[in-house]
Amino acid sequence: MMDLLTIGELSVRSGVAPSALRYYERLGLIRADRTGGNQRRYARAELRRVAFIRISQQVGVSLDEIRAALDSLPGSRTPSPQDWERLSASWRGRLDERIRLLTKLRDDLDGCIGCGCLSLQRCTLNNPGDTLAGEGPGARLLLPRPASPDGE
Amino acid sequence: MMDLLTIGELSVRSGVAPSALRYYERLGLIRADRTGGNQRRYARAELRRVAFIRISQQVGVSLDEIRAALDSLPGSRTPSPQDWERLSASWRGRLDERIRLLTKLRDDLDGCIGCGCLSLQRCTLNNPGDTLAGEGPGARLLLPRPASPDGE
DNA sequence: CTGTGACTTGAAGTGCGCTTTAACTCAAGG
DNA sequence: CCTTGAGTTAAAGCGCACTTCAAGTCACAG
Repeated sequence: MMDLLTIGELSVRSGVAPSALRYYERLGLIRADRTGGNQRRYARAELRRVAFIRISQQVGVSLDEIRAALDSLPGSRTPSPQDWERLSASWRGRLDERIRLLTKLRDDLDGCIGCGCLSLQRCTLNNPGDTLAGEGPGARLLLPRPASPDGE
Repeated sequence: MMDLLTIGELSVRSGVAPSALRYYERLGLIRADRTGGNQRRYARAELRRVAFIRISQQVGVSLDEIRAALDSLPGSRTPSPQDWERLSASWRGRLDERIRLLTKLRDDLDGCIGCGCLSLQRCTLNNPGDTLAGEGPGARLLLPRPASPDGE
């Protein structure tokens, strides 16, 4: 057991399927050296990148954004704990926001539905995050934005 | 303006695209009467169903589960505020759970990453929901279950 | 009666995050 | 040397939640 991992080993240690790891590599989220026989060999540091990816997904960040974040890591040296801390902190706001939204939704469910106003007319549920400010005629309400549905 | 809505009206009032409303109908989440010319006419009560659908999605419930929930509404009469309250309450646990998980993740990000242990080895992030109890070799960690990946 | 805009359908397309498949090569043990 | 399990690729497929398209119909104002 040396300090380069095969894809199977990385898969077991990270809990991520080999096919997903290859997929991440194609998207540029992780990288691997190759043996003479073209097999992937992962540095131990990749384990941390994979951990970061899965955690970020839980926060609700897309792989594309995760890639962008990972790209901001220093390419020259192995990222330090502070590097990781900085990246993780950058999700902190989103995490807070999601928690806030869900908590608000819970409170609204208690208050708003109980009162029978579940009509999304002027109910607070209508525009939960204050995120949307009049764009289009309909309320265009609720839900994490569907990634620019109409030409924006 | 009578008390039956066209699909365009329902769309504007609910903030949901007509195509999505037709899609919901195909899945059996909402229903519509038809005019002589085969156009949809929605009873006002459908507005409330659509509201419930969107709110449920925010809680993280799939359309299939939402359909199952809506199926439990009385078919004979227009659902009462109590009916809606009961349904909404049924999501309450999920909402709480999601909030709990995200809050835990936030705390872990503060504590765990700061300490540099972002390795998902024995970190608390490893198994956030206590949901998984040894199934397979890898950690099989994190993330909302991917809907039975292996034959279960 | 005619034009216009809203509506109808089924089928195909989209985006995300993967998984599966097929055909193949590599690595290591006996 | 041979077998076996782990690895390789490109391409296709999948599940979800819709959207878009094409071709046609309806409703209503003028």
